[in-house]
Amino acid sequence: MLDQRLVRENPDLITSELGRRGMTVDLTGLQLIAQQQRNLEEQRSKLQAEGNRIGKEVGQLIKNGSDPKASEVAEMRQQGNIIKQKVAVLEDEEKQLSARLREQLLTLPNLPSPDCPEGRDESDNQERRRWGTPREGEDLLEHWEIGEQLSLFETERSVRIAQSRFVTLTGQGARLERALINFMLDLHSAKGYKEIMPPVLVNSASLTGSGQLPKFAEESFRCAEDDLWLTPTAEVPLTSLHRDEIIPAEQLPLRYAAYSPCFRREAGSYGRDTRGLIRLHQFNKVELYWFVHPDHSQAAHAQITADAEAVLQSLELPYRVIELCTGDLGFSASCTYDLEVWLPGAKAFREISSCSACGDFQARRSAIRTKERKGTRLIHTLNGSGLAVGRTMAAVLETGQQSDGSVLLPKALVPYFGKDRIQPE
RNA sequence: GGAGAGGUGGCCGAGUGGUCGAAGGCGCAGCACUGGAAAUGCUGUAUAGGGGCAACUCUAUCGAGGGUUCGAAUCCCUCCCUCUCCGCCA
Repeated sequence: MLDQRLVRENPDLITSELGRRGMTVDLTGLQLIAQQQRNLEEQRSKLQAEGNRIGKEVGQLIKNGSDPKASEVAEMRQQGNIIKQKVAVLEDEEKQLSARLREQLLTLPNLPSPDCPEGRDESDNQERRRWGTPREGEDLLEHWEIGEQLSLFETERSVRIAQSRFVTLTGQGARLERALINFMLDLHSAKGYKEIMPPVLVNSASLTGSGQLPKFAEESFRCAEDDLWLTPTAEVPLTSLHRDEIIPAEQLPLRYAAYSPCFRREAGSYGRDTRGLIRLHQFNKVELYWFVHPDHSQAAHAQITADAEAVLQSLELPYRVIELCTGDLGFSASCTYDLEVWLPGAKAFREISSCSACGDFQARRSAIRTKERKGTRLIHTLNGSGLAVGRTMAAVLETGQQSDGSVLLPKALVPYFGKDRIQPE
């Protein structure tokens, strides 16, 4: 959420910054609401101060023995009542304005960071670097073909269990998924990340706090009876882990690594990536998350990205780093690096991690602050996938495929999987 | 699902309708004492919004929302949440 003060005092800045995202917003109405709200608040508190004064005086008079029914006292009571009525009217108006203001503010995305490259859509994203040598070859299979040959997962039968876009991992496939999760968590834990296993049902406040609500309700599965949602990413419960808290500066940064299944409705993606593990309603992910002092968030962004990259490097999976342009940024992000892994079978780079700096955007929505000499200050949050597990499996399968039909696993994974390759059973 | 108890500051815990943003304690910070520390003493220590360069000041907040009153942490109503026991259950 953006700062109300900014809306009030410098809406042009917001308009031009959101313009960099390709949005056209007119904030004059919102600014007016914000200013009116502030005016009302001022009037109201002055009246309340007067009312408080009268209340105290009446108390004094009665305490000193005045007759409560004396005309002097009755007069003041009368005044108190008038003030109360006026306050009630102002308060009502003020509440309505505040509600409208907040409602609208919640729908505005974060401002892009100053050095975020300008651009309209993903074609303007900028490649920052590459790692590894992509494996190439004409007869390389795509991961679902390998999965089918080695009986690693069930697509058709999963429709029977749930519906399309769900997968059932079986045998060595299930084992590989588990190996990947454990490997990732161990790697991050060794770097000082605290391991978290969060609830995967989250309430509306949590989704609002990280930015999924109110705008993206159709993206998440909802349990209507209970005001709970299936979490679309562990970013949601992790943000709310410290919602409404003041974190002592010396405890920052807090760094978490959370494994969780993630659930997405994928509304509007009919026909895209219908085969295999790339786009599912349910997938596993290990998420990295930082709560950081605002002065250190830039360095943190480089670090969280490096920590996500470390997983790919350890798994010997070639990838490139893409910096998203202003037009392709997610709702809560001010700056994002996507990691795209090379899929030799698909002969393409596919997004496998998204590492975003969110500034104070989520912190303001979630009221997460740190203590300063005087008062408090919103902290900054960062998140990054470390990594999306299903897509990692796809990359491992395609990268390690051998001509005999087996898949050679990266060395780092061997202790977790128990064997150095997947063979037909 | 059934029965009961309870929601007050970072935590514990008091609070008779009137100077209560809230005693006391713990914790934390600063100072004093000390060779250094412990112990002790003193002082300070909520959040949000508004005004002021600042010192400071105004308003709101004792789970939430209503109500009674000149005045509510305290009285009334509604809702929410947490805990305990029983039942069911991995």
